[in-house]
Amino acid sequence: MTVSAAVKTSDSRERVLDAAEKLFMERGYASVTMRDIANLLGVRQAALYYHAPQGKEQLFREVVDRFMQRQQQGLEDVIAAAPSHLEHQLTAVMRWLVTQSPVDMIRMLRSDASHISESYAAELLRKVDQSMMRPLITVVLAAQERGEIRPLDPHVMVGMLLAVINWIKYFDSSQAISVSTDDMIHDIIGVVLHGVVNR
Amino acid sequence: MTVSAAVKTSDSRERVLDAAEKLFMERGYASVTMRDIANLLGVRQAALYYHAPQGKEQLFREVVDRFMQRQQQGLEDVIAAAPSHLEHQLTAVMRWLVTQSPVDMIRMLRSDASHISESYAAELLRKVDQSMMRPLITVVLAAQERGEIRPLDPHVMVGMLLAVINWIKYFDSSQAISVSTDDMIHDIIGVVLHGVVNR
DNA sequence: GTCTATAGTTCGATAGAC
DNA sequence: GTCTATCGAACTATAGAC
Repeated sequence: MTVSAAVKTSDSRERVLDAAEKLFMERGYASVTMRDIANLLGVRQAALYYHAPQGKEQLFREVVDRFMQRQQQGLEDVIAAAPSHLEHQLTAVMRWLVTQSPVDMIRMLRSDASHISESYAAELLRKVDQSMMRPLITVVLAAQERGEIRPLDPHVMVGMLLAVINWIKYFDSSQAISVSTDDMIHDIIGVVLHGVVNR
Repeated sequence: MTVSAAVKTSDSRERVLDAAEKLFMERGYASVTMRDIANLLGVRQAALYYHAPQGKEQLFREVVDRFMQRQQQGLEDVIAAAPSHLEHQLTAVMRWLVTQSPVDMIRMLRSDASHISESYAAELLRKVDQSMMRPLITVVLAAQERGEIRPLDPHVMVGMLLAVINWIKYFDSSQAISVSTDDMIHDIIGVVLHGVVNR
Protein backbone atom coordinates (compact mmCIF):
# COMPACT_ATOMS: atom_id res chain seq x y z
CA MET A 1 0.00 0.00 0.00
CA THR A 2 1.12 3.57 -0.59
CA VAL A 3 2.05 5.68 2.40
CA SER A 4 0.07 8.70 1.32
CA ALA A 5 -3.12 6.71 0.89
CA ALA A 6 -2.82 5.32 4.39
CA VAL A 7 -2.15 8.64 6.07
CA LYS A 8 -4.19 11.25 4.31
CA THR A 9 -7.61 12.27 5.56
CA SER A 10 -8.63 13.50 2.13
CA ASP A 11 -6.91 16.46 0.59
CA SER A 12 -9.96 18.56 -0.11
CA ARG A 13 -11.08 18.29 3.49
CA GLU A 14 -7.76 19.76 4.61
CA ARG A 15 -8.19 22.59 2.15
CA VAL A 16 -11.62 23.32 3.61
CA LEU A 17 -10.16 23.45 7.10
CA ASP A 18 -7.32 25.68 5.89
CA ALA A 19 -9.74 28.20 4.41
CA ALA A 20 -11.98 28.12 7.47
CA GLU A 21 -8.98 28.54 9.75
CA LYS A 22 -7.68 31.54 7.89
CA LEU A 23 -11.01 33.34 8.13
CA PHE A 24 -12.14 32.24 11.59
CA MET A 25 -8.81 33.09 13.18
CA GLU A 26 -8.62 36.44 11.45
CA ARG A 27 -12.16 37.73 11.86
CA GLY A 28 -13.84 35.50 14.45
CA TYR A 29 -16.80 33.14 14.41
CA ALA A 30 -19.66 35.59 13.91
CA SER A 31 -17.88 37.68 11.29
CA VAL A 32 -17.28 34.76 8.96
CA THR A 33 -20.11 33.25 6.92
CA MET A 34 -20.18 29.86 5.29
CA ARG A 35 -20.32 31.75 1.99
CA ASP A 36 -17.08 33.55 2.85
CA ILE A 37 -15.33 30.22 3.36
CA ALA A 38 -16.83 28.75 0.20
CA ASN A 39 -15.86 31.81 -1.84
CA LEU A 40 -12.27 31.56 -0.64
CA LEU A 41 -12.25 27.97 -1.86
CA GLY A 42 -13.99 28.80 -5.13
CA VAL A 43 -16.94 26.49 -4.44
CA ARG A 44 -20.60 26.96 -3.55
CA GLN A 45 -21.70 27.34 0.02
CA ALA A 46 -23.63 24.06 0.09
CA ALA A 47 -20.50 22.10 -0.84
CA LEU A 48 -19.09 22.71 2.64
CA TYR A 49 -21.76 20.48 4.17
CA TYR A 50 -20.22 17.45 2.52
CA HIS A 51 -17.07 17.98 4.61
CA ALA A 52 -18.78 19.27 7.73
CA PRO A 53 -22.29 17.78 7.89
CA GLN A 54 -22.99 19.49 11.20
CA GLY A 55 -22.28 22.88 9.74
CA LYS A 56 -20.53 26.00 10.85
CA GLU A 57 -20.08 25.08 14.48
CA GLN A 58 -18.45 21.77 13.63
CA LEU A 59 -16.13 23.55 11.22
CA PHE A 60 -15.10 26.03 13.90
CA ARG A 61 -14.51 23.34 16.51
CA GLU A 62 -12.38 21.26 14.14
CA VAL A 63 -10.40 24.30 13.06
CA VAL A 64 -9.69 25.21 16.67
CA ASP A 65 -8.75 21.64 17.63
CA ARG A 66 -6.39 21.27 14.70
CA PHE A 67 -4.93 24.71 15.27
CA MET A 68 -4.27 24.18 18.96
CA GLN A 69 -2.75 20.76 18.35
CA ARG A 70 -0.44 22.25 15.74
CA GLN A 71 0.52 25.10 18.05
CA GLN A 72 1.39 22.77 20.89
CA GLN A 73 3.45 20.52 18.65
CA GLY A 74 5.20 23.45 16.99
CA LEU A 75 5.99 25.17 20.26
CA GLU A 76 7.33 22.00 21.85
CA ASP A 77 9.45 21.30 18.79
CA VAL A 78 11.10 24.72 18.56
CA ILE A 79 11.66 24.77 22.32
CA ALA A 80 13.29 21.35 22.23
CA ALA A 81 15.49 22.38 19.31
CA ALA A 82 16.75 25.53 21.05
CA PRO A 83 19.57 25.59 23.61
CA SER A 84 18.50 25.50 27.27
CA HIS A 85 18.84 29.21 27.61
CA LEU A 86 15.88 31.52 28.02
CA GLU A 87 16.86 34.07 25.40
CA HIS A 88 17.35 31.47 22.69
CA GLN A 89 14.19 29.63 23.60
CA LEU A 90 12.05 32.76 23.64
CA THR A 91 13.48 33.95 20.35
CA ALA A 92 12.72 30.60 18.76
CA VAL A 93 9.19 30.64 20.16
CA MET A 94 8.44 34.18 19.00
CA ARG A 95 9.80 33.49 15.53
CA TRP A 96 7.58 30.44 15.27
CA LEU A 97 4.49 32.24 16.53
CA VAL A 98 4.69 35.10 14.04
CA THR A 99 4.62 32.59 11.18
CA GLN A 100 1.30 31.13 12.33
CA SER A 101 -2.27 32.29 11.73
CA PRO A 102 -2.98 35.23 13.99
CA VAL A 103 -5.01 33.96 16.93
CA ASP A 104 -6.82 36.48 19.06
CA MET A 105 -7.34 34.34 22.13
CA ILE A 106 -9.13 37.03 24.08
CA ARG A 107 -11.67 37.38 21.31
CA MET A 108 -12.08 33.63 21.07
CA LEU A 109 -12.71 33.32 24.78
CA ARG A 110 -14.88 36.39 25.13
CA SER A 111 -16.83 36.48 21.87
CA ASP A 112 -16.47 33.41 19.65
CA ALA A 113 -17.12 30.96 22.46
CA SER A 114 -20.46 32.57 23.27
CA HIS A 115 -21.82 31.62 19.85
CA ILE A 116 -21.12 27.93 20.37
CA SER A 117 -22.43 27.08 23.80
CA GLU A 118 -22.33 28.05 27.42
CA SER A 119 -19.76 25.42 28.34
CA TYR A 120 -17.50 25.87 25.31
CA ALA A 121 -15.72 28.87 26.82
CA ALA A 122 -14.33 26.66 29.58
CA GLU A 123 -13.33 23.96 27.11
CA LEU A 124 -11.62 26.53 24.91
CA LEU A 125 -9.76 28.03 27.83
CA ARG A 126 -8.49 24.56 28.70
CA LYS A 127 -7.27 24.04 25.14
CA VAL A 128 -5.55 27.43 25.00
CA ASP A 129 -3.91 26.80 28.33
CA GLN A 130 -2.77 23.32 27.39
CA SER A 131 -1.54 24.10 23.87
CA MET A 132 -0.17 27.62 24.02
CA MET A 133 0.43 28.71 27.59
CA ARG A 134 1.71 25.49 29.13
CA PRO A 135 4.75 25.03 26.85
CA LEU A 136 5.83 28.61 27.45
CA ILE A 137 5.22 28.44 31.18
CA THR A 138 7.41 25.35 31.29
CA VAL A 139 10.21 27.28 29.64
CA VAL A 140 9.90 30.15 32.11
CA LEU A 141 9.79 27.86 35.13
CA ALA A 142 12.86 25.97 33.91
CA ALA A 143 14.74 29.26 33.56
CA GLN A 144 13.72 30.17 37.10
CA GLU A 145 15.03 26.84 38.38
CA ARG A 146 18.30 27.35 36.58
CA GLY A 147 18.52 30.67 38.39
CA GLU A 148 18.56 32.64 35.15
CA ILE A 149 15.65 34.83 36.11
CA ARG A 150 13.94 36.01 39.25
CA PRO A 151 10.80 34.32 40.55
CA LEU A 152 7.58 35.83 39.18
CA ASP A 153 4.23 34.40 38.23
CA PRO A 154 4.97 32.95 34.77
CA HIS A 155 1.42 33.66 33.57
CA VAL A 156 2.17 37.37 33.53
CA MET A 157 5.28 37.00 31.42
CA VAL A 158 3.73 34.47 29.04
CA GLY A 159 0.64 36.61 28.69
CA MET A 160 2.81 39.54 27.68
CA LEU A 161 4.60 37.52 25.02
CA LEU A 162 1.44 36.04 23.54
CA ALA A 163 -0.37 39.38 23.66
CA VAL A 164 2.34 41.21 21.79
CA ILE A 165 2.50 38.70 18.93
CA ASN A 166 -0.64 40.09 17.34
CA TRP A 167 0.74 43.60 17.48
CA ILE A 168 3.90 42.48 15.75
CA LYS A 169 1.84 40.90 13.00
CA TYR A 170 -0.42 43.91 12.74
CA PHE A 171 2.44 46.39 12.57
CA ASP A 172 4.01 44.16 9.96
CA SER A 173 0.93 43.79 7.75
CA SER A 174 -0.18 47.40 8.00
CA GLN A 175 3.30 48.84 7.56
CA ALA A 176 2.35 51.24 10.33
CA ILE A 177 5.89 51.04 11.62
CA SER A 178 9.28 50.87 9.95
CA VAL A 179 10.83 48.17 12.14
CA SER A 180 11.19 44.65 10.74
CA THR A 181 9.54 41.68 12.40
CA ASP A 182 12.84 40.17 13.46
CA ASP A 183 13.99 43.47 14.95
CA MET A 184 10.74 43.80 16.85
CA ILE A 185 11.12 40.30 18.29
CA HIS A 186 14.68 41.09 19.26
CA ASP A 187 13.66 44.32 20.95
CA ILE A 188 10.75 42.75 22.79
CA ILE A 189 12.85 39.93 24.17
CA GLY A 190 15.46 42.50 25.11
CA VAL A 191 12.86 44.42 27.07
CA VAL A 192 11.48 41.34 28.79
CA LEU A 193 14.93 40.08 29.75
CA HIS A 194 16.74 43.29 30.69
CA GLY A 195 14.13 46.04 30.83
CA VAL A 196 14.35 49.47 29.32
CA VAL A 197 16.00 51.31 32.18
CA ASN A 198 19.51 52.62 31.68
CA ARG A 199 22.06 51.24 34.09
CA MET B 1 -30.86 78.91 31.87
CA THR B 2 -29.86 75.75 33.73
CA VAL B 3 -26.40 74.35 33.20
CA SER B 4 -27.53 70.81 32.67
CA ALA B 5 -29.98 71.79 29.95
CA ALA B 6 -27.28 73.66 28.09
CA VAL B 7 -24.72 70.84 28.24
CA LYS B 8 -26.59 67.59 27.96
CA THR B 9 -27.12 65.91 24.62
CA SER B 10 -30.14 64.01 25.95
CA ASP B 11 -29.74 61.48 28.69
CA SER B 12 -31.36 58.55 26.95
CA ARG B 13 -29.09 58.97 23.97
CA GLU B 14 -26.08 58.60 26.26
CA ARG B 15 -27.60 55.47 27.73
CA VAL B 16 -27.99 54.02 24.25
CA LEU B 17 -24.35 54.73 23.49
CA ASP B 18 -23.31 53.22 26.83
CA ALA B 19 -25.13 49.98 26.10
CA ALA B 20 -23.82 49.83 22.54
CA GLU B 21 -20.30 50.50 23.75
CA LYS B 22 -20.39 47.78 26.32
CA LEU B 23 -21.45 45.17 23.77
CA PHE B 24 -19.49 46.35 20.72
CA MET B 25 -16.25 46.62 22.65
CA GLU B 26 -16.71 43.26 24.31
CA ARG B 27 -17.88 41.13 21.41
CA GLY B 28 -17.22 43.10 18.24
CA TYR B 29 -19.39 44.57 15.50
CA ALA B 30 -20.67 41.42 13.84
CA SER B 31 -21.36 39.57 17.09
CA VAL B 32 -23.67 42.22 18.44
CA THR B 33 -27.20 42.65 17.06
CA MET B 34 -29.44 45.66 17.41
CA ARG B 35 -31.69 43.41 19.50
CA ASP B 36 -28.85 42.69 21.91
CA ILE B 37 -28.37 46.40 22.48
CA ALA B 38 -32.11 47.03 22.81
CA ASN B 39 -32.51 44.12 25.23
CA LEU B 40 -29.73 45.47 27.42
CA LEU B 41 -31.64 48.76 27.56
CA GLY B 42 -35.00 47.11 28.10
CA VAL B 43 -36.54 48.57 24.96
CA ARG B 44 -37.60 47.22 21.57
CA GLN B 45 -35.12 47.00 18.72
CA ALA B 46 -36.89 49.60 16.59
CA ALA B 47 -36.55 52.22 19.33
CA LEU B 48 -32.81 52.46 18.62
CA TYR B 49 -33.51 54.04 15.24
CA TYR B 50 -34.83 57.15 16.93
CA HIS B 51 -31.38 57.76 18.41
CA ALA B 52 -29.36 56.47 15.47
CA PRO B 53 -31.42 56.96 12.30
CA GLN B 54 -28.66 55.54 10.14
CA GLY B 55 -28.63 52.32 12.06
CA LYS B 56 -26.02 49.96 13.36
CA GLU B 57 -23.06 51.40 11.53
CA GLN B 58 -23.75 54.91 12.82
CA LEU B 59 -24.08 53.52 16.34
CA PHE B 60 -20.72 51.78 16.05
CA ARG B 61 -18.95 54.82 14.65
CA GLU B 62 -20.32 57.09 17.37
CA VAL B 63 -19.40 54.59 20.05
CA VAL B 64 -15.86 54.38 18.74
CA ASP B 65 -15.51 58.15 18.43
CA ARG B 66 -16.79 58.78 21.93
CA PHE B 67 -14.66 55.96 23.33
CA MET B 68 -11.45 57.12 21.69
CA GLN B 69 -12.04 60.71 22.74
CA ARG B 70 -12.58 59.58 26.32
CA GLN B 71 -9.46 57.41 26.23
CA GLN B 72 -7.29 60.23 24.97
CA GLN B 73 -8.62 62.64 27.59
CA GLY B 74 -8.28 60.07 30.37
CA LEU B 75 -4.76 59.10 29.41
CA GLU B 76 -3.60 62.70 29.11
CA ASP B 77 -5.17 63.50 32.47
CA VAL B 78 -3.58 60.66 34.43
CA ILE B 79 -0.23 61.27 32.75
CA ALA B 80 -0.35 64.97 33.63
CA ALA B 81 -1.29 64.15 37.21
CA ALA B 82 1.62 61.74 37.70
CA PRO B 83 5.21 62.78 38.56
CA SER B 84 7.57 63.08 35.58
CA HIS B 85 9.02 59.68 36.20
CA LEU B 86 8.39 56.73 33.90
CA GLU B 87 7.46 54.19 36.56
CA HIS B 88 4.83 56.44 38.13
CA GLN B 89 3.43 57.48 34.79
CA LEU B 90 3.17 53.93 33.47
CA THR B 91 1.56 52.72 36.69
CA ALA B 92 -1.02 55.50 36.50
CA VAL B 93 -1.72 54.71 32.85
CA MET B 94 -2.12 50.98 33.42
CA ARG B 95 -4.41 51.50 36.41
CA TRP B 96 -6.57 53.79 34.32
CA LEU B 97 -6.70 51.44 31.36
CA VAL B 98 -7.86 48.41 33.34
CA THR B 99 -10.87 50.39 34.57
CA GLN B 100 -12.07 51.09 31.03
CA SER B 101 -14.16 48.95 28.67
CA PRO B 102 -11.94 46.25 27.23
CA VAL B 103 -10.96 47.33 23.74
CA ASP B 104 -9.52 44.72 21.44
CA MET B 105 -7.87 47.03 18.97
CA ILE B 106 -6.53 44.24 16.80
CA ARG B 107 -10.03 42.86 16.39
CA MET B 108 -11.39 46.30 15.61
CA LEU B 109 -8.79 46.89 12.96
CA ARG B 110 -8.84 43.42 11.47
CA SER B 111 -12.47 42.35 11.80
CA ASP B 112 -14.89 45.11 12.84
CA ALA B 113 -13.55 47.60 10.32
CA SER B 114 -14.22 45.22 7.42
CA HIS B 115 -17.97 45.38 8.10
CA ILE B 116 -18.10 49.15 7.77
CA SER B 117 -16.20 50.03 4.65
CA GLU B 118 -12.94 49.61 2.84
CA SER B 119 -11.53 52.92 4.01
CA TYR B 120 -12.75 52.74 7.60
CA ALA B 121 -9.80 50.56 8.66
CA ALA B 122 -7.41 53.39 7.89
CA GLU B 123 -9.60 55.91 9.67
CA LEU B 124 -9.85 53.65 12.70
CA LEU B 125 -6.12 53.11 12.80
CA ARG B 126 -5.63 56.87 12.79
CA LYS B 127 -8.04 57.24 15.72
CA VAL B 128 -6.37 54.45 17.70
CA ASP B 129 -2.98 55.95 17.04
CA GLN B 130 -4.06 59.45 17.97
CA SER B 131 -6.05 58.57 21.08
CA MET B 132 -4.29 55.61 22.63
CA MET B 133 -0.79 55.23 21.25
CA ARG B 134 0.26 58.85 20.93
CA PRO B 135 -0.10 59.81 24.63
CA LEU B 136 1.89 56.76 25.67
CA ILE B 137 4.54 57.28 23.03
CA THR B 138 4.97 60.82 24.28
CA VAL B 139 5.61 59.48 27.78
CA VAL B 140 8.21 57.02 26.52
CA LEU B 141 9.98 59.60 24.39
CA ALA B 142 10.10 62.03 27.30
CA ALA B 143 11.70 59.37 29.50
CA GLN B 144 14.25 58.72 26.78
CA GLU B 145 15.08 62.42 26.61
CA ARG B 146 15.49 62.55 30.38
CA GLY B 147 17.94 59.68 29.99
CA GLU B 148 15.86 57.37 32.14
CA ILE B 149 15.67 54.65 29.54
CA ARG B 150 17.64 53.50 26.57
CA PRO B 151 16.60 54.46 23.02
CA LEU B 152 14.22 51.98 21.44
CA ASP B 153 11.30 52.31 19.05
CA PRO B 154 8.50 53.42 21.41
CA HIS B 155 5.86 51.60 19.35
CA VAL B 156 7.22 48.27 20.51
CA MET B 157 7.04 49.16 24.18
CA VAL B 158 3.64 50.84 23.91
CA GLY B 159 2.28 47.93 21.91
CA MET B 160 3.38 45.56 24.67
CA LEU B 161 1.64 47.60 27.34
CA LEU B 162 -1.61 47.97 25.43
CA ALA B 163 -1.59 44.33 24.38
CA VAL B 164 -1.20 43.03 27.88
CA ILE B 165 -4.10 45.08 29.29
CA ASN B 166 -6.68 42.70 27.89
CA TRP B 167 -4.90 39.73 29.41
CA ILE B 168 -4.93 41.39 32.78
CA LYS B 169 -8.65 41.95 32.48
CA TYR B 170 -9.23 38.45 31.24
CA PHE B 171 -7.21 36.85 34.01
CA ASP B 172 -9.09 39.02 36.43
CA SER B 173 -12.59 38.24 35.17
CA SER B 174 -12.02 34.52 34.64
CA GLN B 175 -10.16 34.01 37.91
CA ALA B 176 -7.79 31.84 35.89
CA ILE B 177 -4.93 33.16 37.98
CA SER B 178 -4.55 34.01 41.65
CA VAL B 179 -2.69 37.28 41.25
CA SER B 180 -4.56 40.54 41.85
CA THR B 181 -4.89 43.18 39.14
CA ASP B 182 -2.68 45.64 40.98
CA ASP B 183 -0.01 43.02 41.53
CA MET B 184 -0.09 42.10 37.85
CA ILE B 185 0.34 45.74 36.85
CA HIS B 186 3.21 46.08 39.28
CA ASP B 187 4.89 42.93 37.95
CA ILE B 188 4.43 43.93 34.31
CA ILE B 189 5.91 47.36 34.83
CA GLY B 190 8.73 45.74 36.76
CA VAL B 191 9.44 43.49 33.82
CA VAL B 192 9.30 46.30 31.29
CA LEU B 193 11.55 48.55 33.34
CA HIS B 194 14.10 46.10 34.70
CA GLY B 195 13.58 42.81 32.91
CA VAL B 196 13.37 39.38 34.44
CA VAL B 197 17.04 38.45 34.39
CA ASN B 198 18.83 38.08 37.72
CA ARG B 199 21.74 40.39 38.22
C1' DG C 1 -39.45 58.36 22.59
C1' DT C 2 -41.13 54.03 22.32
C1' DC C 3 -44.31 50.88 20.40
C1' DT C 4 -46.28 47.14 16.79
C1' DA C 5 -45.98 45.35 12.40
C1' DT C 6 -43.62 44.16 8.54
C1' DA C 7 -40.73 44.60 4.31
C1' DG C 8 -36.28 43.21 2.47
C1' DT C 9 -32.00 40.90 3.04
C1' DT C 10 -28.67 37.55 4.50
C1' DC C 11 -27.53 33.44 6.66
C1' DG C 12 -27.34 28.41 7.95
C1' DA C 13 -28.95 24.30 6.49
C1' DT C 14 -31.41 20.54 3.63
C1' DA C 15 -32.92 17.96 -0.66
C1' DG C 16 -31.90 16.01 -4.67
C1' DA C 17 -29.60 16.05 -9.47
C1' DC C 18 -25.24 15.04 -11.59
C1' DG D 1 -17.75 16.05 -4.22
C1' DT D 2 -19.94 19.74 -6.02
C1' DC D 3 -23.93 21.70 -7.99
C1' DT D 4 -28.83 24.23 -8.12
C1' DA D 5 -32.74 25.40 -5.66
C1' DT D 6 -35.05 26.54 -1.74
C1' DC D 7 -36.78 26.79 3.09
C1' DG D 8 -36.94 28.80 7.71
C1' DA D 9 -34.75 31.70 10.92
C1' DA D 10 -32.49 35.88 12.26
C1' DC D 11 -31.20 40.43 11.21
C1' DT D 12 -31.42 45.47 9.64
C1' DA D 13 -34.32 48.89 8.65
C1' DT D 14 -38.81 51.39 7.66
C1' DA D 15 -43.78 52.94 8.38
C1' DG D 16 -47.04 54.60 11.15
C1' DA D 17 -49.82 54.54 15.69
C1' DC D 18 -49.59 56.38 20.32
